[in-house]
Amino acid sequence: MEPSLTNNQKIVLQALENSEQPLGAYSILFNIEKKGIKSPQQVYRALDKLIEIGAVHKIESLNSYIACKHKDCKARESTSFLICQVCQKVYEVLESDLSDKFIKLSQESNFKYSTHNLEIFGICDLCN
Amino acid sequence: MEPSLTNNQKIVLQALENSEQPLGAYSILFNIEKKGIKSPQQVYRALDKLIEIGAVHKIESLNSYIACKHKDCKARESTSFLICQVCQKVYEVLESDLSDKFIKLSQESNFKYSTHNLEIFGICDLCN
DNA sequence: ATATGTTACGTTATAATATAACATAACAAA
DNA sequence: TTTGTTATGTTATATTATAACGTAACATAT
Repeated sequence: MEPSLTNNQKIVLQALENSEQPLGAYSILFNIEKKGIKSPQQVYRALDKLIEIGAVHKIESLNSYIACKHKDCKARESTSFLICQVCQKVYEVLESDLSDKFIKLSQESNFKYSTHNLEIFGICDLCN
Repeated sequence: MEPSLTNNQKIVLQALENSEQPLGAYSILFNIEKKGIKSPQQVYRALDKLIEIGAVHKIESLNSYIACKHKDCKARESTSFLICQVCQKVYEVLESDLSDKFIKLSQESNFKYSTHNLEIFGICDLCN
């Protein structure tokens, strides 16, 4: 069943959904101060939960966060993104054979694959 | 020709080379204070340069840094790692066909590939 | 209904990571 | 020997993230 979000979690999620670009935690905070969110903790706690349920992903190389556009996202742990260096938009890639590829790649080093994070940088369709 | 390193750069690089695990910038600083390095700036500046020439890579999801073991590393920009969740060691993957794979993957979204960062988490041979 | 456990919340403080800004030094090339 | 470039040292500050504490809300089991 669907996990029901708390008020703070909804507010943080909406802030991310309304943004074209990934947002940093403090940028989120600034956006939602008018809604009564006053401290980084509240944002980070909401983010933690949202990430846990797959509703939000973190872009590690940007220290920022995006709302996941996929209903019931599988990517709780493994994530793959295309990041446009012009407009900063992030597109999530859902390719099941990517994990397969990485599992094989790992095996070649006798490494037991668990999860991955892939960030591809370049120029998106719209900016090209 | 080989880029000759400055004293500070050598000190920072050695600290990373002497470590089995990736080190954060402040951890590096702590390690080399006895050698006269006194401020984060000095560490970050050295890191910037070392990364630029490919002698050091940043592990984004750990906010930390490793010395590259490959002579004249091609991975100035694109990097791929296996990160052991048990011993924290990082193994760099050099698979030329990875970039090809990512280029193709990008093309499917009309995205023009430029660089990538891949971080695979799991358990390494030694810890398995 | 009430005790108990769990999860969320609010708040203050602080840790950890990274950069800005400014003055100076070292050094190569014109 | 001036000029440009790169590196340095230093102080201050920005940015990102967590610790720690007390309280509130709420479910559920007695």
